[in-house]
Amino acid sequence: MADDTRRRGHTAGVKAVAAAAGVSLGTVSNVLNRPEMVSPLTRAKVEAAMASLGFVRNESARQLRAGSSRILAYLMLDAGNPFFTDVAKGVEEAARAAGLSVFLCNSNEDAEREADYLDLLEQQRVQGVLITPVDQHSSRLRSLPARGTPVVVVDRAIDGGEHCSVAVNDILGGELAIAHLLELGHERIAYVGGPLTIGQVVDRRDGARNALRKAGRSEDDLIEITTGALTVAEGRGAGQRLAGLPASRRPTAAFCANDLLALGLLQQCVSLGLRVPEDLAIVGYDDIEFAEAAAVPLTSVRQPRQLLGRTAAELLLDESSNPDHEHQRVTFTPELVVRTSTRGTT
Amino acid sequence: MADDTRRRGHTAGVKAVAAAAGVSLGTVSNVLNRPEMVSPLTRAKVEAAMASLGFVRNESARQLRAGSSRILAYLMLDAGNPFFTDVAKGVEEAARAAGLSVFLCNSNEDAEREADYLDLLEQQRVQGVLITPVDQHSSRLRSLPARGTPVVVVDRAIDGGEHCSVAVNDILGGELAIAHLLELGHERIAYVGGPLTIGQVVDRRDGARNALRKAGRSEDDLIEITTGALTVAEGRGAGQRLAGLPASRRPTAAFCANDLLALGLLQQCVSLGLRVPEDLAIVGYDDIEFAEAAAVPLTSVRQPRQLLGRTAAELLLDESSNPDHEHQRVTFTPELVVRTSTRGTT
DNA sequence: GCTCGGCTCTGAAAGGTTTCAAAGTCTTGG
DNA sequence: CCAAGACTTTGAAACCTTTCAGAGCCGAGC
Repeated sequence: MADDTRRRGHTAGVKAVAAAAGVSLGTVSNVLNRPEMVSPLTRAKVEAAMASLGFVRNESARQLRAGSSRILAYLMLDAGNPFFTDVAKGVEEAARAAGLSVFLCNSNEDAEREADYLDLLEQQRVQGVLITPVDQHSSRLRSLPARGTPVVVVDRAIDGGEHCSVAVNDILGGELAIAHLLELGHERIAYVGGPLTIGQVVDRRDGARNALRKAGRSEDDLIEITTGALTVAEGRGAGQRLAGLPASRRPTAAFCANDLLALGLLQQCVSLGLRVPEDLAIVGYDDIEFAEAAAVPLTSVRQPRQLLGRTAAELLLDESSNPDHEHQRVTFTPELVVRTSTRGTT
Repeated sequence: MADDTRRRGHTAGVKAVAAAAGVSLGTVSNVLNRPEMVSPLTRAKVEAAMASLGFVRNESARQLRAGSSRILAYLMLDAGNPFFTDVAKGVEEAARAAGLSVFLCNSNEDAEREADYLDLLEQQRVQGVLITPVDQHSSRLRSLPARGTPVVVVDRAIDGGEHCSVAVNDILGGELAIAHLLELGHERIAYVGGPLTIGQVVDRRDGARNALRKAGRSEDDLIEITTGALTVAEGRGAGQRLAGLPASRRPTAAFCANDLLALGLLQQCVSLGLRVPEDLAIVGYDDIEFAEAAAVPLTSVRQPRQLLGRTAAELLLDESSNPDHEHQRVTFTPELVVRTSTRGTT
């Protein structure tokens, strides 16, 4: 009995609606896609039929025939990192303004998952893909655009690819952070970040090295603590390692590749009895909302998060609508926000 | 010239692959879907043709014909809230184990966006929808399952619907929080949360009232501060309001509907010179990772986040694969985690 | 040598929508 | 009263894949 009601496929299609409304298939389709060219009376009849049959357009069929998707995807590096959800907000804002919807995917810093999602999205024939890549050398970053799925790389500048990118100058960001620490008189400075497959981690480190060099010091002076991911948990682990060092060899300042690491580091250090910033000054990166609310408000390098997302989405939209679109590389400038974790309360 | 290369639609289809490999359409399809029933030699030929033509399966066509989607969606209340991204991780874990992919959508506490996404997902004919609803009375929560798209409600228990739900006992959670504050001797207690359209906000408040009643007090003693959303920014706003009150009328404790509010409240109060917990004790809800790392480590009501997501996904999978699936209402129990924001450092 | 089974492969049909050229209807002006 | 033109509506073809009944082929058993 109700067995039939519960199963899929019993949903009415365009054909059933046409029959119920006493019009042809084409007319129903017109009501759906070009309502202005259907007489008000007919339209009302069709709409009534749709409502009473509970018609739901089959998007697969629409897309197959029409050849275009109304969806855009953002493949995030880490959905648990507020930085990326803020970027996603910017993406969504721009997409909505253009009448598109956004699907979010989370690679979770796993290259295999990233590859799986890229394949899936290409098969889905989405309008375009925004991505903050784990693996910026993935062949898919070239093959998707080559086959017709526009790709925009977010928060990363990748040269030569068949795509636009929107980034913040991470090298400069690293320089700002270290310059600030040097100015405060720190001698032994650590860089906490990893894995090195992630572009941001490398660029920020290189920026840090630059700053040391510019200050007349060897870039090898940077004490590198490599983590397995950019998470709070890994930050705690790094804290454990740092706090375990004898005070004479322990760095007096740490620059973290992102705020999650910094927050974890901070938390662990405090709970192990180190004072921040007296025993250890900490600089984070991203300036997420929680950085300011931390146990010791965190000095951090701020990036224009929503703007990043919005700009990326706009480039993507241009690429898929503008026939003579040119690939661009937009770069924003980061800004150092100084708080207690380096400056102290003075 | 290259104009042709850049446009969509030039991707090779099953037909082209069949021609290139010198086999029929059916065989190519078999290689794709039942490789074991194709001879190794033929399979190799077909795979070579696919690789050289850069064949990408058209998922719309597949889905249209096969009638099934390999995708499952989680429509989140707020992607910027780490609580929900943790739930999403649980969802993804379970989905991946079953060979499905997850698309994340963010309603951002906006009922209209929620409705739009539900329509979109239904049109996409996804395998099923997991949702933490803004509007738990949305007609779509009934119509989707009625038409064949399974729905599971996450972090909310909704009665009588045509769907499963997985929730944490929010009433109990509210009771735990207030009982704790009463035990510490607080008299004037505020509840910070809103809007009241969100189920969790109401349940947690009702739990708070229960606790007051059980302690022999009037439930009207609860000072309600209604916010427009469950965000850090709104929490700051609430802090502003609270701190503005004369000390004699100001509550001595605040229970917030979630940790974001609590963190915002905490941050604002501290920066306005109130001491936590001496002047104002604060209890949050969710126990997100940042609660522990806050300026004053936050007492909070912990929920089993990943488990929630995993269980929800499993129920959904059961619903779409098991013919005699029964709708269930799973409820987990929350747990109070006491930290400095109420207990002090003693 | 013939039949039977098992293994591969084939090709037409189907799935729900959009498109588009053509047909139909109505109004207006001569 | 007719022709032209504007506005609506029609229905077959196309989109790309999967499915499935059946054809072809080969070796085994009698």
